[in-house]
Amino acid sequence: MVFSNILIHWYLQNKRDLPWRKTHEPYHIWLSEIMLQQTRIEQGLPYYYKFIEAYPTVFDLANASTDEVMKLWQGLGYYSRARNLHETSKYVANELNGKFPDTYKSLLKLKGVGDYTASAIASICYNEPVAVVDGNVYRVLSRIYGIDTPINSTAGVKEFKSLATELLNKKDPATFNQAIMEFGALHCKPQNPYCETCPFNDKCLALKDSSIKELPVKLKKTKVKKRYFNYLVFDLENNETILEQRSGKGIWNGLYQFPLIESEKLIGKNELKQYESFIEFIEGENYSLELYNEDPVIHKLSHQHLFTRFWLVNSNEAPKKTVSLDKVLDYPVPVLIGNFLNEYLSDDYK
DNA sequence: AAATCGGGGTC
DNA sequence: GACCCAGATTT
Repeated sequence: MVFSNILIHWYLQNKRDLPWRKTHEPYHIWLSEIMLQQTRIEQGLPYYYKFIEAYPTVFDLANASTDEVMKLWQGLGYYSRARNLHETSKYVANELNGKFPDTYKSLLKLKGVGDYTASAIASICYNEPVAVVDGNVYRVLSRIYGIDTPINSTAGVKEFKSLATELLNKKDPATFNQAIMEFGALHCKPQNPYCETCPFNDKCLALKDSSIKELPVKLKKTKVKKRYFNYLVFDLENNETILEQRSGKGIWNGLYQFPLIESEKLIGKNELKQYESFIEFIEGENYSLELYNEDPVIHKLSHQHLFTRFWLVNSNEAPKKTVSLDKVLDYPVPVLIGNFLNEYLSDDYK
C-alpha cells in the first residue's frame, strides 16, 4: 500500500471528534489554525468555542475592540497572533466583503498566515493540493524516512516540504493533511511512540536502526534569560489602583499590568526607592510601601524566567489616572498578573 | 540564520 | 530541567 492510503486508513479509524472538522468554512478553519499555532489542541479548544460564540462571523470579530479580543485571548500566549487575527478580520470584512482569499498564494499574504496556515486553509477549505508541514509532520517523516536534516534549518524546511508534497494525496489533500498531523499527535508521539502497533513499523527507518529517540533533529535552543520584575500595586482610597498598557516589541505587547520597575537582581525596599521611575510615581513623602511576597514568583516563559515581586503602595494622592481594583480583571492581563490578582483580591490580607 | 514571542503538558 | 506544541515574524 501507498503511504497516503495507509495513513488515511489509520486516520479514519482513529481521528478525534473536533469542532473544526465539522466544517469547511474558511472563517472557522482560519480561526482554529491561528489559535493552534504552537499550541496543543486541548489548550486551544476552549478558546475556539469562546471565540465562535462571541464572534459567529468574521464581521463580528472585525467590529470588536482590540482590548475585547485580547481579553478573550488572555492565557493563550503569543499575543501577536491575536493582534494579527483582529487586523486580518477587519481586512477580510471591510476590504473583501467577508470573503476569505481562496488560494495558497493569496492566503499567504494575510497577516499571521505563514506557509503552514496557508497550506492548511487552502487544502481544507478549497481542496488545493498543498502539503502542511508542522511539528507533527517533521516528526513523522523524519522517523519513517530516517531524515536527520535539522528541521529548523533552511535545508530542512525545504526538504520536508518537498517530501510532504510528494507524499500528499492530491485527490484529497484535506484528509491527508489532517491525517498526518493527527497521526503525529496521537501515535508517532515525541516520547514513547506506539511503534509496536504502528502501521508503518515494517518500513520505518528510524525504528529499523533504533534512532526513534534521536529524530527529528533540531538545532540548538537559545538559553533562558533571568529578569527581575517589581510591580507597584497601588491600593488607594476606594480600592483604586494604577494600570499601564505594555507597548513595544517585547513580551505581552498590548496587555495591561501594574507599573513595573525592572532591576538587575532581587532588590529590597531601600534599593527600590532609589529608582528614578519609583520616585516619579511617589510625588510626596506621604506613602507606605510594603512587600507582598518575600519569595519571588517565578513565571517561566520560553526564553525568560521572570522573578517577580509585588509591592503594595498606598499614598494620599493618586499619582496618575486610577482604575478600580475590581475592574482590573476586565482588562487583558498576562497570566502572571491575573494569578496575583486572583490571590490578592480573595485575600483578607488587608 | 538566529532570535523572539507564552503558557501548559510530558517525562 | 529539557523538550514539545496544527508557526510567524523580526532582527
